[in-house]
Amino acid sequence: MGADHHGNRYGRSEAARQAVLEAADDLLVEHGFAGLTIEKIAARAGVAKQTIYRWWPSKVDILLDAFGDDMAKALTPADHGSLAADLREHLAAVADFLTTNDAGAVYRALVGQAQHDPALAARLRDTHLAAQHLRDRLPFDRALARGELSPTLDLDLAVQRLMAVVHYRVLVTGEPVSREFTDPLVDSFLPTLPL
Amino acid sequence: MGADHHGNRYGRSEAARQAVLEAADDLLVEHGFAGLTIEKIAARAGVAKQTIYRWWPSKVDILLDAFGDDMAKALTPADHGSLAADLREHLAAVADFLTTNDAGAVYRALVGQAQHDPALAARLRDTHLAAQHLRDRLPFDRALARGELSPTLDLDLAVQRLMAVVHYRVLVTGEPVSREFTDPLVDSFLPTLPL
Amino acid sequence: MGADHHGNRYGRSEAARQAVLEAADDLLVEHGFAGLTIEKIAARAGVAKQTIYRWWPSKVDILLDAFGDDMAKALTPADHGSLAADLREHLAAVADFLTTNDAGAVYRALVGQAQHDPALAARLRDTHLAAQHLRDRLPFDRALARGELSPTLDLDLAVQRLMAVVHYRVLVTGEPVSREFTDPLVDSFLPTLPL
Amino acid sequence: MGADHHGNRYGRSEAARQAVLEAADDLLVEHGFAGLTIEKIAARAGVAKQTIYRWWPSKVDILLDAFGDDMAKALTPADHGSLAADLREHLAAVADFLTTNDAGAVYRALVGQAQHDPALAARLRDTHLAAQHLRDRLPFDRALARGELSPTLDLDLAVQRLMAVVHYRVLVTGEPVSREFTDPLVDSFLPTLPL
DNA sequence: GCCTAAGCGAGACGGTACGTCTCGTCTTTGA
DNA sequence: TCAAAGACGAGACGTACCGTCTCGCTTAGGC
Repeated sequence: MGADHHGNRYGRSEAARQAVLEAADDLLVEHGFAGLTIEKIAARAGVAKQTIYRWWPSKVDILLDAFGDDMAKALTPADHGSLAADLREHLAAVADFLTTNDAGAVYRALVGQAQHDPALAARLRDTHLAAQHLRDRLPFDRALARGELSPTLDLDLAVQRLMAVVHYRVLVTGEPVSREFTDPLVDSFLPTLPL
Repeated sequence: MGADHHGNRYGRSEAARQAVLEAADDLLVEHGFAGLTIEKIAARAGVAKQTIYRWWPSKVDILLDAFGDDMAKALTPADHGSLAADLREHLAAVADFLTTNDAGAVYRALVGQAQHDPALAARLRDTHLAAQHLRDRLPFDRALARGELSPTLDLDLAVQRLMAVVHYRVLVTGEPVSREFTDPLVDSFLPTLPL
Repeated sequence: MGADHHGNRYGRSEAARQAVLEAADDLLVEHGFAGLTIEKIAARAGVAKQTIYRWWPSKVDILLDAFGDDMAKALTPADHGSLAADLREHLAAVADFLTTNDAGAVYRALVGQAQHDPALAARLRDTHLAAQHLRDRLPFDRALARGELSPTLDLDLAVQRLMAVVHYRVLVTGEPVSREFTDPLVDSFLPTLPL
Repeated sequence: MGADHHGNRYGRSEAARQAVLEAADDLLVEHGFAGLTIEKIAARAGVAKQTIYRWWPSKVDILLDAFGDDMAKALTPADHGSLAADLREHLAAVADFLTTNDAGAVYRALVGQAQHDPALAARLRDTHLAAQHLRDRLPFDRALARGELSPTLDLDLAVQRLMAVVHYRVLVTGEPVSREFTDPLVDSFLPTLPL
């Protein structure tokens, strides 16, 4: 690619792609979703508008792309050996992701936009949410393998019951979701599980 | 212009107000949040743009106004004499409101927009969500008064645990929330409450 | 926004109109037809692009408008009492208009553009060239009335024979058209007329 | 051009050059000067844009190139033995060239463009107009050699007086220039020449 | 029964951002 | 070494709405 580079026949410019994604991320965090325009992204990234329109149909597509694997990286629950420990850590991680992480800001913006954009909603679920659900379920899968849980338990519902509370407080009520909230939540939740 | 009225000195035109609110509601349902512009609302309502800007600072203010007491009307749980019945009916009502009601569409749009508009988020909570939380709690309040529940129970948290799941499925995962889902949810939830 | 005026219901802004026309004129003279863009006209005139698009379909329409009555003002031949004097003065005026006048620059640009724009060509003729031909003919009309010319003379053709040479040298060969050229041209032309 | 050639080390492709020139000519006639873009020429010619930019600085250079010797071919007056016959034929040929010939369309486009492009104007004159003037003068040169004309006559001016009228009517007034116009023009012009 | 002032429909205004188009440059790959 | 293919930065295009402003009409209370 050399120093500044201006395109070639076989393939797009990875430098331009990265510049756009970073510019979009920065502008979202700095000026919010409303302050995020293609015009500004292009200016900030030092890229022509056409280059953006060539590769991304809309600004939410840029965000989806910028979002990338950030969620997987931030929200893959580690194995602490017990369901309680796993869930405590994971819920804290989810809360942290949603409220303080840059990628979490992108996530919230996308979920917000998905409320008035069904196509985005579908892509968001297919691309990220389905995979994240599987990661959210990992502690339960491991607990089940360890024999900590009854095989009759509806794992998917159990997962949702925990994740929902954190999301509800962040997306709807706006209440804080500190460790002082999530740890007792897990502790009061576990005894309600069969076995 | 004709004879039908153009304002007067003492007070605004209720006809214009209603026309704006209805136009906003219709346009939101028909064309989504993106297709909702002041220009179109004015045209549809047969009202001058200035009349809108005179009374509402932004289009979300119009929606907040159009939203009005719809939530209270649709989501005030009736007293069926038992916590189980109350909750079953209420959760079904909430799910129905969120997924099929016109006012529910406005609600989802506002919650979505609130993800990238903190000022709206605050007003939404102050204006509607706090009051709705009190309504959501009514079945528990009545159950407590009846002695169905232990006084040690954290009612607010209990309410959130139920409401969160419905919201999570509607706002995030997009899964259906039918009676086949909500009734078992209530049934499996109640036994986990103390006493 | 400033207090200085922003439009009202009954009529367009004459200030905005004038600013656009002057900006277009200036830019044409300074940067040529290629350097004349709606974008730059709007910027120079301190006017919104939409204001230009609202009132003029294209940039040649602006030039046609800016052109206005400039040709009539500059090229109406005065009556000097004799055909020779009238024609000498008028041809010198035409040459001067075509080569040094700002409106003449606009005229040349429009004629140039008309070579690849039949619609413009038609409008240019209908709006300005037909009227100018009548003005060009005035010296002959007066000479005929005075009895200086034979009634059998084809006045229109005589007019064209003189005008054509000046235009040809300006538009095609680019040769200078000074008084040293036009005066002898008239002097050698007159004796060829009948009577 | 097809598959038979894609660059070699021994000079540029004549096939590509011809394809470009023909494509430019066709597009000018079909879509006018405005519809003539490098992009479209490249597409029509089956040639890479860079190949065009490598060899021609601008689209008017392509036209100049495409114009080539067309004017010389079309507008070299044959010798009919008399000035009157030569001029009648030549003026008719010029009128035909300007109004119906493809190369004439290119010529008009170039002259039009030259009105707002001084560099093109200079090149057009140096490359083609000066030579054409000499060709236009041939009938007079021959008449002079035959003794049909006085040696005191300003041949260049005489030539211009005839050519100017045809150009003026084509480029400016848009009036038709049929044989019914040009023949009488010549007939009424000749008697005004000094023996 | 006028006077007057606020509300109204209408719409022009200066702007911002949109998404499209063409331009001329640059780089890679193949013949 | 040149031609092809095509991505790139640049920037003008015409459109849609934004929020502000002015205009002249309508209309209800107060004089």
